[in-house]
Amino acid sequence: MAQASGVHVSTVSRTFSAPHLVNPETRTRVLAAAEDLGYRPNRAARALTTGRTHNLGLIVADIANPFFSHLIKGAQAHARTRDYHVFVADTDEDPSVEEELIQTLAKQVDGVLLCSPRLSNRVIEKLHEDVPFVVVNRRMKGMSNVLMDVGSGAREAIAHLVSLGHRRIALLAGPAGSWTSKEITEAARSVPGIDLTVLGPNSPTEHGGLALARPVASSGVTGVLAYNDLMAIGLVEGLTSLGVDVPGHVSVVGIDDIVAGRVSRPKLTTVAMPAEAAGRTAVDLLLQLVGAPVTPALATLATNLIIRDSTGPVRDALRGDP
Amino acid sequence: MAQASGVHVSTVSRTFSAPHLVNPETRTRVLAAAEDLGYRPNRAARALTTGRTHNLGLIVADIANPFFSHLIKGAQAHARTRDYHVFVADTDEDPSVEEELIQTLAKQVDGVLLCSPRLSNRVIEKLHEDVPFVVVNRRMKGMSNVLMDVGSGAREAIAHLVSLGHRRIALLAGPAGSWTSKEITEAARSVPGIDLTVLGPNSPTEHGGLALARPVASSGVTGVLAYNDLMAIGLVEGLTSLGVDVPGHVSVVGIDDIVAGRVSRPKLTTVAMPAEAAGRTAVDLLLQLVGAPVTPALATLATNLIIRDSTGPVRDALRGDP
DNA sequence: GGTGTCACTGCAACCGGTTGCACGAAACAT
DNA sequence: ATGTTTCGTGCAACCGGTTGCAGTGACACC
Repeated sequence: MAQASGVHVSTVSRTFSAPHLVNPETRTRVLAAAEDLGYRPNRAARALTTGRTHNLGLIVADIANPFFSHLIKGAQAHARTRDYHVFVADTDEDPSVEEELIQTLAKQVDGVLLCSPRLSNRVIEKLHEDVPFVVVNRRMKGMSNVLMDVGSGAREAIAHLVSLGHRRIALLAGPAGSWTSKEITEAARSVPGIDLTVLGPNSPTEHGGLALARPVASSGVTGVLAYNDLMAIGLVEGLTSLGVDVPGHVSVVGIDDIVAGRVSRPKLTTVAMPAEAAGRTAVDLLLQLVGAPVTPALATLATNLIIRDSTGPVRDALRGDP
Repeated sequence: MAQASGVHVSTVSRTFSAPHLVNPETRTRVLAAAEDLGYRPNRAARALTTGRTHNLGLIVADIANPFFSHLIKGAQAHARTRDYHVFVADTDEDPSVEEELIQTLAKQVDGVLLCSPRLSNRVIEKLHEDVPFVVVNRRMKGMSNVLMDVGSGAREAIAHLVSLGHRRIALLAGPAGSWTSKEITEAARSVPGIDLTVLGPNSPTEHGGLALARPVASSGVTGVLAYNDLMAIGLVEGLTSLGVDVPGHVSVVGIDDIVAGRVSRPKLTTVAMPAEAAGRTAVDLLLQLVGAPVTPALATLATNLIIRDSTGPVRDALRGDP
């Protein structure tokens, strides 16, 4: 490449990384040769001296969860506009895989987006020494966070159930180690005047929800708030097949607002989470951390309740039923 | 690191990349020091000399499409067992973004999994000179391919419609440039004795399907095969809101078997595609290509029809309706 | 004409490993 | 005792860029 354009390698290097330092004529010549040979600076080699790989790591519990795929999409699209690539990795909800992945990624990326981690705070803090982090969906002191205001969302959802006359309410918790799950639980507990049953922890999948149909049906609750839409959908499926009508006998609210919730019947009432925006915001915070270690920032994104058909007024026959 | 264990860097290097060449005692000492310092060989630096980055690129049109997210999950999990990482990139259905991404990835990865490309064969062939490929969902001579037997799937789906009495059938094509879409179209055209209307190309999303509700309703067809489940679901939504009953007036079949199809009402009849298996197979073929340029392989995965509630017998009143 | 400035480019060290080669010591053969 | 392997390790070049420093030539100014 250098010889193809008749200049020293360092001039080629500068043509790409500091164009203003090279004579316009030379630059044109180098660029022409590059175009000709299909040459592109090798990012890995560049990373060796600059210490910047121009790659970001993104770790999620489950790529197939639509919430995460939208987050990824947002992060990826945004990163691309900043000339960054995103390494996506899926932990399969396994904390030890999560730890392993962070360690492996640490040296290959400039920063990591850790989404809905299942690891303990202690481990995350230790790993944080190796690489800049932005943690999504978990409050961590001393690091940049992107949070959804899921507490308000949960309270809003429960207020909605209460306004429909529901008093006996079940909360379907998410996986152990999930900050969001804890947050939702606390929010639900803080609502006065209801009789709350917390079920879980559970696998945050359709299957996890399905498995809860029987316990929910036999618990006598009339309203349910699920950790996420996938679980809510599974629960509705299970309840229906048990002959329990939704929302006739039981009202169900999910969280996330995934497509499946809009097309399932009854259409799912849910707390919408701004997944794409979260992805974009997280990339912003991370890049600003990568540039120069500034004070960690905290971004909180609003959620909002979308009322559809899976919630309805409590039936008189059931009101006060033990 | 080298001085921490009192040996030369080359010995450290060999401890990790060719352990049998170093004295067991020395090895133990080096490993202990590594453990102590949290040292891990830098993959980027290693890639510089070995030419192996131990990274794979994976390019899809839309991460948020559940079909792709399962494929990614399969690929990723499988790659990890081979000590490979996967770089996932989303083209947003844009061919020029796709080309750009392949070029950028080319030097950073050992091979690329190109899924459901929208680029022309010619461009793909050109890009193939730069980096090993496995193309998923497109037959490309001279490269390794992973295909789904979507032609059989489409024929099976149409046979199912025919067996229910449908003769006037619409095919909702996918995006321009999609091999799968072309394959389905050809398969449908090859079925004798039906009156086929092909609509498209269309955006392969829920929205794309929704937009086709009116044309479908006014076309007088009684059976529909959609390019994918997302479109089928959108179509059902649109038809329902137009007062057209599914499967009463129109039967609808999707392709992919995504979760949303199982929970939407009516439950979607669909051609299941083995997405995770495709991801795993593609990684296998790619790694075998990376090792030594062998003859390209072709893997064809079976599809199968899953009959649910969105298809039913043609109604007498409509039979032969113009 | 001498000298200082400036823009541009080459030189060479370096990033963190890998690897062919050489060398010394121990083990083995004669 | 001497010659030959074998084993383990160090040396140094190299991968493909980046970057501080120095050198060159053109030009302006005195």
